[in-house]
Amino acid sequence: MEEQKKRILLVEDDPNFGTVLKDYLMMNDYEVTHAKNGMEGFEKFKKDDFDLCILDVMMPYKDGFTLAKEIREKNTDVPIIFLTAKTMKEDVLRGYKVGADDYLNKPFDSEVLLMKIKAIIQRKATETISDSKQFEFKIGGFDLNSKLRFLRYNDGEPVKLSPKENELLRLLALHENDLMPRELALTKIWRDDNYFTSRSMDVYIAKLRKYLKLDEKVEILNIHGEGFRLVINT
Amino acid sequence: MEEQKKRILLVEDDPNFGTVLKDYLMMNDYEVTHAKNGMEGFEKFKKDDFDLCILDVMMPYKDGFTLAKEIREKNTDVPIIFLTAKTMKEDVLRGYKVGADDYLNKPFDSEVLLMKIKAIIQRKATETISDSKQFEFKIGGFDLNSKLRFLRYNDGEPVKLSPKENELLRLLALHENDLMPRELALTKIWRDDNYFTSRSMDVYIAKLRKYLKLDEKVEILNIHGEGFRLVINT
DNA sequence: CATTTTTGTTAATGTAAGGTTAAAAGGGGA
DNA sequence: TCCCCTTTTAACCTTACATTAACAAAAATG
Repeated sequence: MEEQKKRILLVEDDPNFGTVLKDYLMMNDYEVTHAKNGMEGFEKFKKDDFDLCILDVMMPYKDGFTLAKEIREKNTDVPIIFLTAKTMKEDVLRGYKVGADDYLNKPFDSEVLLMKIKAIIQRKATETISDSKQFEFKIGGFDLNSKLRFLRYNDGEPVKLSPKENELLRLLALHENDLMPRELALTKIWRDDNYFTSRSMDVYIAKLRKYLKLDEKVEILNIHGEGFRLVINT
Repeated sequence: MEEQKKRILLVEDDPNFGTVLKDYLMMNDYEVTHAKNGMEGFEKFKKDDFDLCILDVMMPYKDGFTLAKEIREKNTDVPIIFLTAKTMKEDVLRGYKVGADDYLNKPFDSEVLLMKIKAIIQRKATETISDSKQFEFKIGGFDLNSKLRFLRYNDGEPVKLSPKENELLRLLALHENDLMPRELALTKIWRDDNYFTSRSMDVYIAKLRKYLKLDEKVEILNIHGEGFRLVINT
């Protein structure tokens, strides 16, 4: 079988540098889509599936961080590398907050970039074993459609879920009957782990429990200090 | 419950810098073991479990890369961050070859280091989900699920265990019918060995005995001055 | 056999985590 | 701008846990 080439979205406004980098990556067996600004980058991102995004920070119209935030709203998993001319610490920190996987200061060594790309893509590959495009779940008498964000009980009227409700219930469902660590939800959904995000999560657990009350076989148990467990009693 | 602090192995030969860095990390709620050279670093690594290793590259006797290689032989998973004074690309590449998760050029910004540490440890946390099976024990008529922290007798209602109860029973089960030394439990679970932790452990032994009373074939015996023994009578 | 050390057990205390509801704060359209 | 939906923050209460104290019993010591 032919190995599927990894796809990279490169968003870089400098046409010279962008083209050179694109060619270099293509020479190294990546499939590269080059967008010239943040707007275009987001359009292309929506249209396609990418294995990695490389974003320039300094761009007209829409900077790399803003773009990254939009991308994150669509996709919580795709790895992001920032290219930044500044060495400014604020930038680096801001990048990590948005969920960056790495950053590189321009000018950088292209071999180092390759190495990072390889490392990051490989990492994602090992992480993403089973959570492939799973958006529909059966939870006791409920149907959760995680793509359309609704929850239905016994073919009744679907209830609309907010993004956070949806993500949280989906994570719980992915670990049905098993531990869903607090930390996992906080890093995957809230992208931060502190007192307040933690409390926020508890609020959402309460909301979910309210929805799930319709089926007394379904419950969310707490494992003190560890996380939650979505159990379906038979 | 006290949140389990993440443990960092810091190997850095410069005593000043090393001490400062150690203190800084400890101020940020990490438990830090500081080794002054590669040899010592490896010894300490073998003795304990760490969530992250921070290795200086330039060290006498044994440089960071060599140490990393040895560490990798023992443990393929633990994240490694290199500290390097050189900006040399060769070093960076070599680091990645050994399986580094990141590298930092000295001098570096401490906040950036913190951020990286956080990101890397969290990443590992999400990866490590499904290594089950080593968490389930059969103890006479009981089933202990050490991951979900419950104990069930003959398919009855599961009893929830507290973290310490759970850990202690698990250690006893690992040594079933054999001596489980006091000291082992104290260092592994309480991470400290003094009069009070010792008494605390006795309290937990009493709690476990109460749970295990349901099956009179199962008992926890004391071996005076030595430790305890979980026996299953046939 | 008296005394010290170790262990058994129960109860009290203090702290941290979680449950829940409501109010405040954001944030994107109309 | 205002409104609506979502999310966060705050507040208050309950439960879960670990530690410590206190006293009894058992085992070792000499």
